[in-house]
Amino acid sequence: MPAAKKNTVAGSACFADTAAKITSRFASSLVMWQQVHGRHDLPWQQTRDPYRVWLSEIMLQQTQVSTVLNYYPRFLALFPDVQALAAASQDEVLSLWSGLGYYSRARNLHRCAQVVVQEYGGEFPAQMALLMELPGIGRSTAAAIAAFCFDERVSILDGNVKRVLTRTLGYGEDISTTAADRELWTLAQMLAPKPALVRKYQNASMTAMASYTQGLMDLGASLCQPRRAQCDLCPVAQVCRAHQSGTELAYPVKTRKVKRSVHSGYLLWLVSPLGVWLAPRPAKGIWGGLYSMPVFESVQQRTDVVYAMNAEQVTELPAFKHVLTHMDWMLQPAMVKLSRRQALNLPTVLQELQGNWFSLQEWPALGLPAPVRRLLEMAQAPQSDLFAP
DNA sequence: ATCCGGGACT
DNA sequence: AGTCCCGGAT
Repeated sequence: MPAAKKNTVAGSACFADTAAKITSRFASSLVMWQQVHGRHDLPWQQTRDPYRVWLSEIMLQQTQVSTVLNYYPRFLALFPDVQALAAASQDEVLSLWSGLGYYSRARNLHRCAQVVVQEYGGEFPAQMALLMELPGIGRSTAAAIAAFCFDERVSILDGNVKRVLTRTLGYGEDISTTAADRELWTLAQMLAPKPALVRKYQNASMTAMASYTQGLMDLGASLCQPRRAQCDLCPVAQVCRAHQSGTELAYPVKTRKVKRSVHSGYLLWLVSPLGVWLAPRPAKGIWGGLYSMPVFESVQQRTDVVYAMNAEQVTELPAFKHVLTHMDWMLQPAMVKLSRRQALNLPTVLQELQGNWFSLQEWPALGLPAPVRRLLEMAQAPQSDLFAP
C-alpha cells in the first residue's frame, strides 16, 4: 500500500478509535459535571416544551447567552405559544427581534411557527429528522431540540462543540472543509451517551441527553473557551488529547479566511414635522424586512434626490462603519429637514420605496437594524442639537 | 480602533 | 462558497 494512502486511512480511523475509546467516560463525566456545575437557571431551561426550547435555540444561533437574555422573556411574553407567534405579523416579529441581528432567523422563525400550526396541528414533530425539515432549523438546532425535549440520542455540533471535540480528540484537520465537517458529525454522534447511560438517568430531574447537550454548551462557554482553557477544572481533562499534550489552544484548526470587501452606503435621513421617514427593506438581503432610512449606493444618487426635494437644510453627519461577515459597510448619513409641505410631496424615487413618516411615538416599535436605531436614538438624546432649528 | 466568534440557507 | 449581524474582547 502506498505510504500516502496508508497515512490517510490510518489518520482517519485514528479519531474514530479515540472516540470509541473515550466515549463512555467522556459522556458520563460531562453529564455529572453539568448536573453540579452547569447552568440550570436560564429562562429556557427546566422545560421540555419544544416551543420554548426551539425559540431559545434559534435566538442562541450566532448570539451570546447574555444578549438572548434581553430578548427571550419579552418575546415569550408577547408570543406565549406557537399559535400566537404564527398569528402575528412579520412586522411584529421583526420589531421584537430588532437588534438581535441575522434577521433571516426571525423570518424563518415566523414561517416555522406557521408550518407547525398548519402542518402539525401546533405540535412540534418529535424527531430530529422531521425537525430539520422546518424553516431555520438545521442539523445542530434539530439535535438540540430532539435531545432536550425528546431524549433522542443525537449530538449537537455548533461552534462551541467543535472546539470541545477537536480539543478532546486532538483533531487537527482543517474544520472548514466539508470532509472534516462530515467526520466531526460522525465523531460527535459516537461520543453521545449510550443507552445504558440514558437509562441510568431516566428518572433524574435532568435526563442524560439533556445534561449532556447542555454540558457541551456550558463547557464550551466556560472552561473551554477559544483563547482560554481551564483544564484544571475540566471534567474531561483526563481523556482530552489536547490537554495531554498541552496544546489546547491549537484547536480547532480553521483556515478559511473571510476577506471582507469595502462598500459605501449613503443614508438619507429625512425629518419633518411628521417625524422621520423610514422604508421597509427588500424581503431578502441585508436587513431584509426591517425599516431603515433609504440607503443609496452613490453620493450622486442621494444628491439628486435631495435636489429634487428643494431641501434647504442638509446636514452631513459623521460616517461610521457597519461590519457584516462579508463586508465593511461605510455608511454616511445626511440629515435633511423638510417642511410639512415638502414632506407630503416626496419625489417618485422615494415614493417607490413604500416608506412612511413615523412619529417619535411610532418608530421605536419598528423592526430597525441596530445602527439605524442608534442613529435615531442619538438624535433624540437630550443633549442632541440635531433637531434644533 | 480592530478583531473575534458564532448556524442556516442558497 | 458566499450571504446574512451584533456584542464583547483586545
